[in-house]
Amino acid sequence: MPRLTDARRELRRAQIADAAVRCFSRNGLERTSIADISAESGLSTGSIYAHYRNKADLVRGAAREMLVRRADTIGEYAAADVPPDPDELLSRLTAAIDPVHARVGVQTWSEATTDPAVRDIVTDATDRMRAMLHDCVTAWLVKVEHHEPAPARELAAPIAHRLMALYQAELLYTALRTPIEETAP
Amino acid sequence: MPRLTDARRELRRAQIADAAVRCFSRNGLERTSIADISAESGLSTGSIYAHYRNKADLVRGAAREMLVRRADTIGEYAAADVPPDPDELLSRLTAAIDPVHARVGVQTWSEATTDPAVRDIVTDATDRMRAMLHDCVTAWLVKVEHHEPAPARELAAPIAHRLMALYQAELLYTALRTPIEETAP
DNA sequence: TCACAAGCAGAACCATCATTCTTTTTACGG
DNA sequence: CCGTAAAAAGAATGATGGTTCTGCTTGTGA
Repeated sequence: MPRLTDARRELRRAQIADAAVRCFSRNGLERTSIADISAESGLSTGSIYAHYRNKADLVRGAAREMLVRRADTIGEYAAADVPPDPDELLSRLTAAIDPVHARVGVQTWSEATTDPAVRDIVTDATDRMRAMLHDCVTAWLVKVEHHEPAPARELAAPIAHRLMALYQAELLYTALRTPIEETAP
Repeated sequence: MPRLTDARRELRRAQIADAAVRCFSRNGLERTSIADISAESGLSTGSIYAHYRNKADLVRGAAREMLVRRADTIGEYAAADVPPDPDELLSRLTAAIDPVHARVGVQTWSEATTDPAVRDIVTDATDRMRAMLHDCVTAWLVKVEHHEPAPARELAAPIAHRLMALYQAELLYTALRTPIEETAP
């Protein structure tokens, strides 16, 4: 039964999702049509439906893809050999913010206020990221500040919470203050 | 030239904007039709266009209205007789967050990533609010902590910045974690 | 109280998509 | 290499929803 190999299929999905993110960043979730995404991705409208059930599904897919990628970037910066102190950690995180992703990230928050599926994706990603920060801060407290592991975890929780909040605010700042880059016509 | 007196006219605009905010909170900016707003406000679609040029204009109006109201609430809580310390200030601000406004607020951020007019409304409101926090923290430093006014303002700036960030994150948290209230059918 | 321009209601219009259908092309397993 | 079934293209469809138009109604200033 000849169909696309799994790897190729996943590649196509990513190709579509990436194009979608670029379009979203430019025009917002609801103002980009399937036709826009098809043009940006170089595929036809019909074939998009071979990879995503419908537009809502595509939005969810793009959101998930973007959040996973962001988590990866953060993982790299956060899990350095020597755990950075919270201020340093935050500035690394903010330095890694990509304006395109910031804009779509904020749009995703908005979508999450009404679409339960997107809300779950966003809250899951947020919780996971906060957990990563928690680990990172705990490691810093233990290895650099020489706390005992058990109380360190307790101490780290509110710090991680605050880091997350400041990161989100920075994301918003970038989304609102960065000019939208044009695409070649 | 008989037309509505200014006060009455302003009342109608507010009536429409309020209905719009309720609809937005339930279904999002783009998924509420003019028909929805007309039903919620008790007016007809036609008469909405007598008060707002088009939907984008209505969205801007609703956003502005909401932000002004939020600023007023914050003003009340923030400008107490005895300036509260930053922690206390933050917890008063978060206590004053209304879930409906939180959701529409986040939706407005999203719209701001795409619509320059909304972006200006949002950034202006944000800057104004940050300035209020700055004043409040400065007053606390001077009156309670007995700093000199000049260095106090300097010291207050980053604190106000952080308060603003934490407040925005709390708004997001409320928008995502609060269940959407139904309306009677 | 009156006259009339504005407000208002609701139907009608029309453009814009999401989605589906049909046909052609392509990639995979044998 | 080949046959086949999936994938891709692009036109067709249908619904949705913003905006406008046409009369009726109402509030306002004289």
